[in-house]
This record gives sequence, structure tokens and C-alpha cells, in this order.
Amino acid sequence: MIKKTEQKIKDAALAVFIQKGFVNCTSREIAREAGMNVALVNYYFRSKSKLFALIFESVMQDFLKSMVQVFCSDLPFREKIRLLIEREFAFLAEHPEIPNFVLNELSRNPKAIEDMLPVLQMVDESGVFVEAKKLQSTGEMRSMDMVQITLLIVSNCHYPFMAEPLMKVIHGVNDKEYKAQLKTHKTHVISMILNYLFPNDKILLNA
Amino acid sequence: MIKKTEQKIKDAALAVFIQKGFVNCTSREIAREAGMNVALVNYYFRSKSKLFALIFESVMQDFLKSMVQVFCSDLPFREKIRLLIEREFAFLAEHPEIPNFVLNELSRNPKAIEDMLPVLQMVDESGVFVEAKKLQSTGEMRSMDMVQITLLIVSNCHYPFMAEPLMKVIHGVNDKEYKAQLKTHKTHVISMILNYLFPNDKILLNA
DNA sequence: CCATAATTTAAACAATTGTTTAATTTCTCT
DNA sequence: AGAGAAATTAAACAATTGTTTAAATTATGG
Repeated sequence: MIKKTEQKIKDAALAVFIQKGFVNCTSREIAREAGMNVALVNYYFRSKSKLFALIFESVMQDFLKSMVQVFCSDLPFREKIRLLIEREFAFLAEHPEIPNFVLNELSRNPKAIEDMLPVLQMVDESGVFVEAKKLQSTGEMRSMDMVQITLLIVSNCHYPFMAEPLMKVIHGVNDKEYKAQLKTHKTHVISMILNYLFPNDKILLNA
Repeated sequence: MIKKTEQKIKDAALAVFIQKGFVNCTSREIAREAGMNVALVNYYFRSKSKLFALIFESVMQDFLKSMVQVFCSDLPFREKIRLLIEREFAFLAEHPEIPNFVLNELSRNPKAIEDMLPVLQMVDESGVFVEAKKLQSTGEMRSMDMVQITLLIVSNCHYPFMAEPLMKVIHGVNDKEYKAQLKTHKTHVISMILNYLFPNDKILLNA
């Protein structure tokens, strides 16, 4: 029975924090969402901040877990990229608010970055950067900094979900239509990035 | 003398709202930034919300003005794209917080969208969409929905500025280094997008 | 069954919020 | 210079915030 309420509050906190952000929601809102008394939030988690830190860390885990998994696989590099983008789109279709949630928290509280370092370490240890540099040194892959490769991939995966309200009003499309757009957009993103990173593959990828 | 304090408050509000967002800042903070009494904020602007609406509208103007200007020019289509990206990067280098500011406000207050419609109308009237469709019908430009073309451009221009804190920690770079990365990233974005939109130009653009 | 601990509750806490009021200062104009 | 308007101020307003307290309820273990 102990777990019941504690977990209910955690679930409610996840939903509310992601939807509204840390500052834009109240302890009472979380309690209400969990169907519990306000004081229970602090009884189980000491403070709103402590609870948020907990939630944030677990979200970051989910956020990066799949990425690391792909990097550690023994797929050929191009397939890693392709699978990574596929998974990002699938994940973000379920949790479109997360990129905003993470970026906002990082700008509000730069120290939150430290919680991410262990997971980021795993990306580094996967050897994917080394693999990329090797492909670049043979001339098979376009020579560009890892920062920019990351930017290319993440920009084209995250932003389309972050900007959904903006895009919908600009082009006057509804929910269903936009979801459909995202689905085909994913294929464009994959082609465009692979084309750009591997110019010599172009004919194959474009077929 | 009347304009002095009113303008000072507006300036302070712009700075504070952009840096912290609407909910994450206080009237007293704006007043302090302006060096004025709190009551003056409401004396001149009725309420914090009214002041924000004013600021938001003017920011959106700046945000879209340059875009419309490019679209209305008589440059060839490819050059419009190139110039658009150049200007976006230049503008965002000066105001990197604006994309986040806009997206957050739109998710917080969906009705704010209505303020943007007049400016968006101007984009439509520039005929740039018609121009694109014509290029697509001749097969010169890749066939894809306007939503996705917009997404490609805006994703690759805005996200790199929005994700600066995230990217800096992921790759362990400092301010100066990241600014430099952005500069060269711009050229990649231009090449990649033009390559993808106009596959037949590839050799030329890649030279 | 009962005492002890754990859980839950309602109420209050001080701090901060946006906003208003009423008094005071500063400006404007004849 | 002085009356009336505008601008500015300090103070207070009610509402909401995160958090704490102290009492009430429930569960636990001998």
C-alpha cells in the first residue's frame, strides 16, 4: 500500500511537470492530479524541487536510453543513423513535450546538466564518435564536426514536434493532418541527412 | 519626459520576458530592471498580461519581418532560400532566446496565435508558396508539402540556437567554440537543404 | 487487542504574486 | 507663481505559492 500513493504522486508529477514545466505548475495541482492531499507531496518527496529532480532524471534516462542502445549495436553506421531517426520520431510521437521540457529545464537550472553526464558518458563510450571519424578519414563520410552532425540529426528530429502549434497555425492544418505530415517528414529527414553525410550514396538513397 | 519611463519599462519588459518567459518573471522584476516603481508598470500598461501581449506582438514582428522581405524580393527561388537562412542565423545570433520564447508562449496561450495571423498573411501574399509549387510542377524542385519545406528550414535554423546549453554540455564546448560551430553549421544547412530540394543542382552546390 | 509507528488530513505558516489605493511629488500652462 | 493634471511613490490588498504543524486515521507487530 505504501507504494500506491507514492507512485500515484510520481505519475501525476510526471504528467504535470512535462505538460506545464516546473515553474508553471503548483504542488496542489500535482496533488489534485494524484487525488491526494497536498502535504503528501512533501511527505514523500521532501519538496517540489526534489520531486522534480527525480522526475527529470528519469525522463532523461528514457530520452537517451534508446539512443545509446542504437549506438552500441553492431549495425553499419548508416543504419545506426537511420534507426536512430526512426526511433526518435517514434518516441517523440508518444512524448512530444519532452524536448521543450528538457531545454527549458536546462536554461532554468543549468546545474541539472550534471544529472545527464553519466548517460552522456554512455554515448561517448559506445564508440559511435570514433566510428564516425574513421568513416570521415577514409573520405566515405563528409568531413564535419561531431557537434554539427549531432545538430543536424537532433534539429530535424526534435524541432518538428516542438513547433507543432506554430506549424499548425502557419499552414492551417489540424492535429490529424500534422501527424501525417510528420510521418512523411521523417523519411525526408532520413534521406536528406544520409544524402548529405554520404554524398556518394546519393543515387542509391534517392531511388 | 513621459516617453522616458514608459519606454524604459517596455525595454525592461522585453529583456525580462524573453529571458525568463511570462510566468517565470514578476512585475517587480520588470520594474526593478527599469529602475521604476512597481505600480508604474500597471499605470502605463494596465496589467502584466497587457504588457506582455504588447511585447510579444512586437517580437513577432521582428521575427517575421525579415522573412517576408526576402520572400517579396525578386531573387531567384534558390537565392531566397539561401538568403532566408543567412538572415535567420544572423538574427538568431543576436536574439537566440526568441524561438523558445515564441514556442513557449504559443503552448501557454494558444490564443496568442491570433496576433500572428496578419504577419503570416503577408508571407502567404508574398507568393512564395505559389512560386515553390510552380518549381515543383516542372520537376525542377523536389515534390514535397509546404509544411515539410518549412519544417526543414526552420528546424535547422532555430534548433541550433535553442539547444545551445544542451549541445555545449554534450560535446564539452564553451561559448566561443559553439558560436564558431554555428557559423560553419549555417553553410552546411544551406548546402544540405538546397541539395535536397534541388537534387539536380548537386554538383554545382557542392563545389 | 493494544501500543507504536506510518500514513493521511485540515489548517495554518510566511513569502510572494498581480493589482489597487491614496497620498505625494513633479510637471504644465496661464 | 499657482491651480490642476500627470506622474510617482509607499503601502496595502486579496490570492496563491511551497512548506510545516499538529491532530486524526490507518496499518503493523507482538
